[in-house]
Amino acid sequence: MCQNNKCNCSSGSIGRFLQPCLLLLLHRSPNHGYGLIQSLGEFGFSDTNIDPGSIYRQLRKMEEEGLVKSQWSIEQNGPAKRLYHLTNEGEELIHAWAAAMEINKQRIETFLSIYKKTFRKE
Amino acid sequence: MCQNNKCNCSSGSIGRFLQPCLLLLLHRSPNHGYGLIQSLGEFGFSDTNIDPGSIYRQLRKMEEEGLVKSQWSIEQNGPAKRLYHLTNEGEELIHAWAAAMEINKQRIETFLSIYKKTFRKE
DNA sequence: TCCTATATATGTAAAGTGCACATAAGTAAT
DNA sequence: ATTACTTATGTGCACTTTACATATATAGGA
Repeated sequence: MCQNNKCNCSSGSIGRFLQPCLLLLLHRSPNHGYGLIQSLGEFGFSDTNIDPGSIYRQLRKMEEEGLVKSQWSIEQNGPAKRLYHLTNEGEELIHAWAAAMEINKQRIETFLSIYKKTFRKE
Repeated sequence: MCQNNKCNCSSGSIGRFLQPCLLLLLHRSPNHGYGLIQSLGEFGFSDTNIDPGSIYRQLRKMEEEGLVKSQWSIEQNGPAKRLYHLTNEGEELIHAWAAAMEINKQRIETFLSIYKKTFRKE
């Protein structure tokens, strides 16, 4: 959220970037929720703007949809981990996300272009 | 929505661009809902991906928040129009939105950079 | 024993989204 | 005049999203 309470620009939280980022991370290597939370730092998100509950729920939802599959891992130390890996369907969706990202990038650039034209101070 | 029913990338509808685009249009000149819908084409949105209900609701919500103010206009031909104009608070919010857009643009570029690194076919 | 880190998950209220539907006034043609 | 279209503004509703708090459990170190 912005400082301004009337702005729903959501520049703080990970929001809609969550699914595509998780898919991309899981394409690189299977991982579990807690590990993914830390890896999200690569995309510019700190653990302060990531709600663990959202990550675990998102992973479960993606499993329901057949984008990922999971299995319990009790091999290593610490509590049991639910290890996720990407399915073929999940990998295909990454490309759809990339295309959507390009479209959104273009829209943002259009907005910023009009904004700068409007408020430029020569 | 994507062709893919599992993708919530929302590259079709105007979604979160609605508020900032309306504010920017109203900064240029006072306008009413129906006129704003048509002007949104400037930002790359066609009337096919704009739900009129969402526009009118968004305008009312922004008025509640003090970002815009409205008055009925019965001067011209056709049905009465609710003419909106921007408040100072609304204008300030445009700048907050622009800043948020820059952040989101950066995030998209980060995602696309990692995506291309992952899937590059030399 | 108590605290911290690791790890996963649920509960819930509030807000947002998309789609369909309702209403109404003017305009233009038959 | 009545039919149909354009202009113009809204409501209803089911569904999803979001944020924030809370619950649970294992292991390691002080």
